[in-house]
Amino acid sequence: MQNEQGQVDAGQETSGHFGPLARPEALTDQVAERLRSAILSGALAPGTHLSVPEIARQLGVSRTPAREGLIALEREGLVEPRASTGVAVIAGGTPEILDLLDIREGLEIMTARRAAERMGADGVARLRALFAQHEVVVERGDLAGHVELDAAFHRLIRDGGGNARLARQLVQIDQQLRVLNSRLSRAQGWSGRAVLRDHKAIIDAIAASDPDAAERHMRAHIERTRAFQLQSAGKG
Amino acid sequence: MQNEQGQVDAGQETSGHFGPLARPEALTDQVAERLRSAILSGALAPGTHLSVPEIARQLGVSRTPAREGLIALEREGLVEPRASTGVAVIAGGTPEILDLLDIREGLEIMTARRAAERMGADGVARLRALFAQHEVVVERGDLAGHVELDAAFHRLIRDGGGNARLARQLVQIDQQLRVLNSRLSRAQGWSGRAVLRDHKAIIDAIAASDPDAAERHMRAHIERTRAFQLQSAGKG
DNA sequence: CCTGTTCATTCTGCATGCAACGCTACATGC
DNA sequence: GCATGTAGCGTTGCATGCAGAATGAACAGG
Repeated sequence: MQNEQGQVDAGQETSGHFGPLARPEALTDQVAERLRSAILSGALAPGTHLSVPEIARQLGVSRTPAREGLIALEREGLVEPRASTGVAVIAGGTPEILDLLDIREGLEIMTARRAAERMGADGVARLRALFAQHEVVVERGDLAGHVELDAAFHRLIRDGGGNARLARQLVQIDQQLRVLNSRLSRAQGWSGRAVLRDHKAIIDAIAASDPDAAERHMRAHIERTRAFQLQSAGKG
Repeated sequence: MQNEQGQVDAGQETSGHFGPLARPEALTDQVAERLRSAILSGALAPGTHLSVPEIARQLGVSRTPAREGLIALEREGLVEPRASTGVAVIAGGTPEILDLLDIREGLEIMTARRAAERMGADGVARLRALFAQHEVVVERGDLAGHVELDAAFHRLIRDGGGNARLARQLVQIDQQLRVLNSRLSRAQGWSGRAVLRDHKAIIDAIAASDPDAAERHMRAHIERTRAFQLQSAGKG
């Protein structure tokens, strides 16, 4: 007996054990996934210090998977080493966010190009369906729904570009942005309509198989995010 | 007496003064660095299978740092998990290379933009000095020197953009490309002059603080790389 | 001769022991 | 009162033991 108590599923995991058939999925990955969720949901605020033994205790695993889970998150950029000891959830201000937005801009522009070149009629149809939903949500003033559908939009484009590596990198950057932006998420003065206009232009460019236009509109879309960020920082 | 033989410090160990800041450098990092060098130098060819115990034996460390070193390289994209067991040095053909070139294009375009916006006169001077050297080397037909100076050129631009994160991502992508392209490195039909023309245009755009032009020329430069790749693949 | 089974080797992943180090708090000396 | 020493706790990083799984080879049966 190596594991006294299966406390790993102490949280929302409704199944008492891992499925009998399903691969138990490496503990390291479970730990990483747990922490990732906690960080992205805000349960672990930016700057929170994380220690290996502590995580091991709380999740009921030994220190090895706890340690390696943290290493994984560090490679993903969600935690960063802290001076002299341990790691902490990434924290940063406008400069860090702007750096990340640069990366996002470069990558997302490429996904838009490739999507315009490679996405078929079915992909465009999915985009339009999503857009229709999105319009309704924005009209309702539903901020949470808006954020979710916005993410879904970008995901469709990422996947439509057919470059899995690129998509993965972009996901990582987006996650980091979400963490650093957590305070901003209650976005004052958000304009869902402006976002919708951008999305519409991007969809049309993709439908027309026009990579240059897709890139142009995607860039404008992200620049608007940047401007919003700068403006919010200036106010705060 | 945990480590019988310190075979790992066959390199240069600054074992004299590991003060409060200079750690003796973790074994995990040493392992990762060793393997990284071996992969980039071609000593470990693409597709080579790597097992944790084997690496531990060869480097004279225990399995833990060997394992974690491999995990680090996996996160860097230099090795990839192999079906059912272990990891292997990344290997791939034209599709994988094109995917990476997409990422590189997106990122490098942003570095060119930012360099054009932020690089000072001294930075431009360094670029021009490097360019002069590069011209000589190309004139001599020195392929190795050309490759090195080409890398140096892109590095200057990366660093001139002032976005460390972006630079780091780009380095990773470049490393992966170098590995996958290793066969191609004896580039038949390489045209150093075409590269120089591109570089010159990029430098001029940066000197003129013209981000759009810098981006345009950088993109053209990378597209040429892509075309070269496709052509080589077509021939092989 | 080919196919299917079993066994041995080797691997991965997790748990755990251990030494060295940093930080904190408290006690001691000037 | 202030600086210095020091003991304790928590932490990191490495080594190592062990169980389960996968691979490959020897071998029996059709």
